[in-house]
Amino acid sequence: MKAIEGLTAEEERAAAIFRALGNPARVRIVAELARRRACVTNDLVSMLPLAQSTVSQHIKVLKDAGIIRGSTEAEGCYCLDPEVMRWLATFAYDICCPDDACDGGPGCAP
Amino acid sequence: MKAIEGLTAEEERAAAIFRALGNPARVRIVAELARRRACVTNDLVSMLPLAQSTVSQHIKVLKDAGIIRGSTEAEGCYCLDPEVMRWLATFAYDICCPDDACDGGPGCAP
DNA sequence: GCCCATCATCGTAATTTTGCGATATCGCAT
DNA sequence: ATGCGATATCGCAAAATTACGATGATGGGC
Repeated sequence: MKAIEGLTAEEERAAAIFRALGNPARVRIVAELARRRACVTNDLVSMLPLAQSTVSQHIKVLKDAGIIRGSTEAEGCYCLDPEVMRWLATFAYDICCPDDACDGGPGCAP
Repeated sequence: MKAIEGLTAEEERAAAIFRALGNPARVRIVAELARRRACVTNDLVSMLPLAQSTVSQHIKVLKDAGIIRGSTEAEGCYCLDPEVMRWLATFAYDICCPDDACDGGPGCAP
């Protein structure tokens, strides 16, 4: 990513979060963390058809994006960051669907 | 993307949508389409610090992901797909925030 | 001490993404 | 027909992502 001038920090932040979610393995990790509240790395490794090092990399990507973070329980124990999750829900709701955009009205195909 | 065995089609689909949103220029395009309901390519080009061909590429990525589509007005006139937007809001709300996951309760840092 | 399990990081190869200029294509006015 | 404005697509180089095995690091039993 070359960090083009003229794009806002907020847009960069949003894109970073989406990009971190843009991989099926990471989608599964996030969904599982949502379901279980907290997982150790090994739980996630045995859940995915990937090598341990690869899963660890995916965890790092999610952590760097601020989507997950370590729990207090132990090293290698993760949970979702509630603030980011709320941000995502808000973005989806009012940035993408401000007032039923593209509902087949004038200018949009049905 | 190597299409690893063992990940569901739904996870792949979700990841594809997130990946398409994982670029600040595309975030801006989507936000602008949400605000304006429909844009021609040139509106988006003059809004972004990028070459016309690059913007056209970003539009293609969003279109391939099913996030935007052509309106009936003319070629090169786009709007958001309401179904995908609703899917995104739903995903964020009940997959990522099933019941206030990671609210500082046991197993999670505050 | 010494192994074992668990996890992170390094190094690498293959693939994908990104952005650009150049080059079609298409509709419309002259 | 000719030219023009608006888009899409092609080809390319640079950068990023993805996955893996190998290699550290750490903590707990024996």
